[in-house]
Amino acid sequence: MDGSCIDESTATSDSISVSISPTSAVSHFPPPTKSPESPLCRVGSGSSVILDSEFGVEAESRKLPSSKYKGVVPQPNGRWGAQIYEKHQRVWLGTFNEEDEAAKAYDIAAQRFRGRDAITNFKPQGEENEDDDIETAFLNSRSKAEIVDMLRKHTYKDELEQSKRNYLIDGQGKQHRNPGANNAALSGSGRVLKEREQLFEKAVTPSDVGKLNRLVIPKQHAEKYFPLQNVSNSTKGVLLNFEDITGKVWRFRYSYWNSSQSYVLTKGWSRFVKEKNLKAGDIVSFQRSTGPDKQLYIDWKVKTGPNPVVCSVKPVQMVRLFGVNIFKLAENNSGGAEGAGGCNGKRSIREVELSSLECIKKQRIIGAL
DNA sequence: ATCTGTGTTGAC
DNA sequence: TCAACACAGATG
Repeated sequence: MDGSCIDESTATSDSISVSISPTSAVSHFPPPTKSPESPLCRVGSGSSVILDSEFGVEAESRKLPSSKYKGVVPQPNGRWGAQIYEKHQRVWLGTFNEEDEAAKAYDIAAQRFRGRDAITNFKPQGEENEDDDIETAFLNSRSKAEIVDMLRKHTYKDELEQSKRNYLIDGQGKQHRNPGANNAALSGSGRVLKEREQLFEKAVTPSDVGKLNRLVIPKQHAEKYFPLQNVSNSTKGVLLNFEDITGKVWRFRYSYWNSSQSYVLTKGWSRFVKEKNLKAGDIVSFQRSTGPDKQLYIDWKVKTGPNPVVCSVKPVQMVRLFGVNIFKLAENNSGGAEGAGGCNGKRSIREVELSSLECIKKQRIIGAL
């Protein structure tokens, strides 16, 4: 809602690493691998066979086993790496304990990078069920970088499940459209959001976004919407999950502080402040699903009012691709300009996809979008 | 000290 | 495009 931000959970730019070979590969001479077994090396992919029985045992212990799966490579410690190539570059998908986990990670990446017809290790080609459709929609609603990030953090499954819960579509294909009402919404990335009710809003105070790392929930709202059942919960607090418009889930500790007689969100809050770059006066708003699951939602918007902080806003270009809005700052900034300025108005515009692998370390792509 | 994932190469 | 291999650099 509101001019706010589209998907900034992507902003964890560092996470995607694309290996790029420096234009000239001069600097490193591969150390002389020339050693007794060198003639045995590179027997071709998939081969861990030792040709020379003389050194068989010795060589075998040294040689890493090839994977039977596409996109899966062995790691020296017995774990498995997953990788996919795009534009002559390797995109690392993380390391996994099990070979087939790595293979699944590859499959997911392949579907995101190459479409649903991509060749995969496990996914059957051809027939589609509704679940696959949902997954495809999920994949395409996230940037490649986000997907890679999930794979590397092993959170893909969770995020997919989370996302599935948010779809309105039921088995019959009826959608719970809500004519004339505004409590069903379309997120910035085109995801359908569940019907929800507005609970309350609060303009955050300086201390809410300061070093106290807490947000005070006005008592009336706290007691009405987030009742703490018993004394134990009050003092120790409970964990509440809030989903933001990007689909990201924020977990906050919620408790009652006797000292100040306040209801507060504590643990997790400062992270939200930081990531959304909240400033005093900005509005946070809380909603709740009207469905049985009572999912909580959090949203935020920049300070409104007669005296809006005007700040120089970089012009942006936006493209919509696969239902995802892709922003590009106008000029030559490949990072760095980001958190700068403390400028409210445009905090919404982040280098969403700039941080993605298409662009990392690769300024030239920026122009290409 | 251990592990990840990048640099790099050559096969396909 | 892909996997093999070595190992730099990150991480603990």
